[in-house]
Amino acid sequence: MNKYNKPMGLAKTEIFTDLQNEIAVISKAFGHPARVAILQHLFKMDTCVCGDLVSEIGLAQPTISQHLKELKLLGLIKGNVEGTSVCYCIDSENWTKMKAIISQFLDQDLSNKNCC
Amino acid sequence: MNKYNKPMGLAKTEIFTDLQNEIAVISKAFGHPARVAILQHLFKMDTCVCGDLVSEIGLAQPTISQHLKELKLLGLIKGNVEGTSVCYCIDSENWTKMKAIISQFLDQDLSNKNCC
DNA sequence: TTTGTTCATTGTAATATTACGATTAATATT
DNA sequence: AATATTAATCGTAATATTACAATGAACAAA
Repeated sequence: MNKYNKPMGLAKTEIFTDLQNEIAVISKAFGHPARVAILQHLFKMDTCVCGDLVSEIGLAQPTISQHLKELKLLGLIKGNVEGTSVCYCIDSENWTKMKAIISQFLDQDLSNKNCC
Repeated sequence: MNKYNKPMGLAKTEIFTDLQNEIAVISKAFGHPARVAILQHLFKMDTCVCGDLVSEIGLAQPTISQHLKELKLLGLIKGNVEGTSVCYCIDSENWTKMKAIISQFLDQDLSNKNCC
């Protein structure tokens, strides 16, 4: 810490509403093309993808693993161990919930907003 | 640079599609609660907001200015100089475009995705 | 002309994020 | 048991992001 009430590199989440923080956290998960690519791939596949994400996307295995961890922590995907490999897929229920939160934010009324 | 083909702290955007990168860039703009709060405030106001964002949100003026710059650079908001103050508002046209891009990503088909 | 107001810019401190090599853990396979 | 496979974790290097004080630029008002 330092002379500031909060360290400089850290977002001041406590001054915002829960909804504002929630929108930010979800959006941040979509804020890297690798995670977008992972999610798109999981949607494209009819079955679960068991670890071919590394060859599919083109980043090193630890990097993909790190991105998967973030998505799993947030709840957007689920991962099941199957022998030596792990089966990942979209968490439909949570995806729907988070989609609702983001959609509500995106769908704000645009009438009378062309004033500049 | 270093022994890696790309410096470590930098996203490898060139291995992803334009759409994937676009989704990531837009999402990243929503990835901080201050920017969410700014956008919500601009939506809430019927008229343009002329600089009361600092007192409204509770971050220092340079910090708000920095966030506004990012949103303006991306095209989500417009800023018009009016005397000594600056008038900000949502860029309706761009907002609609970006909403379509994100919505398409969020609206992917969820049927047969509960395999784990 | 001086003073005040408003906002952008610069500089800087600190944490966050991204990426990958090396290693570990767990399970299959031989 | 020994080996191979798969994915997580650890450690580390580098850039990105966040926040704010100090300053500057533009304009209004006195």
